[in-house]
Amino acid sequence: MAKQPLISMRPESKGLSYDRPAASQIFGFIRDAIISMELLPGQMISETALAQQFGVSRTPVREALIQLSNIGFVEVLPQRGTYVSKFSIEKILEARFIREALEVAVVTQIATNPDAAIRLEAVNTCEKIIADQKAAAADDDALAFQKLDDNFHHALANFTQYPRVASFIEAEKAHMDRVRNLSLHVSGQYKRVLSQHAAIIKAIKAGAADKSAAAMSVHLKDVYNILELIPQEHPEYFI
Amino acid sequence: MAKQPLISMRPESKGLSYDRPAASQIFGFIRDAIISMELLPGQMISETALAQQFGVSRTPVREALIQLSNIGFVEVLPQRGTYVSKFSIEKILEARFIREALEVAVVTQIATNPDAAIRLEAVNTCEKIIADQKAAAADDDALAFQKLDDNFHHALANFTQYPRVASFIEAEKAHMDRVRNLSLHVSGQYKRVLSQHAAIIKAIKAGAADKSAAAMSVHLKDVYNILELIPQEHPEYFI
DNA sequence: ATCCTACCCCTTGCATACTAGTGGGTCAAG
DNA sequence: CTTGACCCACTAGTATGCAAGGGGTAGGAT
Repeated sequence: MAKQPLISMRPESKGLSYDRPAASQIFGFIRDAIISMELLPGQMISETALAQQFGVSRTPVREALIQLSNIGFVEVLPQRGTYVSKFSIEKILEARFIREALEVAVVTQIATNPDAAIRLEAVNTCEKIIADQKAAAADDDALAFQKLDDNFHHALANFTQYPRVASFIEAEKAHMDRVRNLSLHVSGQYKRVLSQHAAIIKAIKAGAADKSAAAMSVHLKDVYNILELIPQEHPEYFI
Repeated sequence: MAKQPLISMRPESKGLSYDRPAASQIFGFIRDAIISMELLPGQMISETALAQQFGVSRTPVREALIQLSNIGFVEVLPQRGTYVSKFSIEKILEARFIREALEVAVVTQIATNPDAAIRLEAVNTCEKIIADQKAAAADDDALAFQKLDDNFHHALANFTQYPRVASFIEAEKAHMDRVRNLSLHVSGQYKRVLSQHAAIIKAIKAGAADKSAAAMSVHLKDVYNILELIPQEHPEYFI
């Protein structure tokens, strides 16, 4: 029996580019496959199989898997196998906690930035993203909506001038998005997310640091809704 | 001419233990050497040289270096070399920002924890550490003092029940400690650090979340003092 | 039928070998 | 003396082979 490929090879990603390290490209491929639930929690992914699929040796694959285990996307069990990490309530709450801590600090810094021009630029950038999100919601385009949600939080973080903050937030967000992608009852939540985003920006515009922090905090607690449903619906993906 | 070993081999660390992966042990050795400034910013550390020193092949060394580059301790320049990261004001401020965001969230959670028993346990644990720190300060034992400072912040983070939060804080703290270790005018700061720690715990004991957060914030802004001196004293270690 | 044991396959960890690209040093020409 | 081109030594990136350990399975003993 021919084994199923672990990761679907889309036309545009048939091969690896030659002008970048293979390991980092493979890292990206696998990470995206995990976030999009193409690779399922608990699934075994062997170095050898992936290597054959990407047409490279085990070495770069292995290095990619090490990095993925660092960010908690896979778990390497020596002499036994490498597995896509399962969910757990604790881990999701932890990701939420870290993300809230960072994002609250981000909006606080922006709202209290003495340079009004920067505040204005941040507000304008984010308001434009919110407008685009409204359009995506009108089209019921969940994928575009989520992409724009990424942009919104990423844009905010970038206005702190601390690049690692943005990447940390992105990493924690990815853990939560992975759960979210399990079910697509997001469509009913467009409106709530939009108003939450708007509230954050409104507070920043007013220079009200406390209000912006509180609004961000509320926004990020939204994931609690999902946690009451998903584990029951998909117990096989939870520890 | 015989090359100098990159990392001094103390008796207790002559070799690697056989019952743990070599890569992770090597990671720890190099990380500690970087934090303690045994490996200096800007210094080149070749995979081959380290491999010979540890008596292993390049592979585990390389895997350790990849992880070190993930946490920003080294920079890998393809086909050119691997270098210990230099300092920069921006990176230090960034580490401080991340750490403040996380630690403020930590003390806020502890101070608002509805379970009074846990609050009490946290307070007792930290007060004991503060007492030990007073003793270390009386002995002018800077190393013990710093170790206890580690314990203090680590203990607080552990009371959130989020293990990754503790390790993130530890990682960001390490960046700042690395700078601090450049100069040992810490001795004059015992008193200030002690009173800051005490203020944090006092606020937690009173259940005053805002006060504890503010006290932590003040404590972590202390690094600003150093930033005015160190870059001038050691420009070779800064970008 | 059940339990125990030995074996074999598959896994990751590590070692070794090879490739390709960078930078410096040397030597020759102007 | 200056400048340029070439070569060499050394770097990280990747491929491949070997070692060691875990787990399932088949087969024999009870």
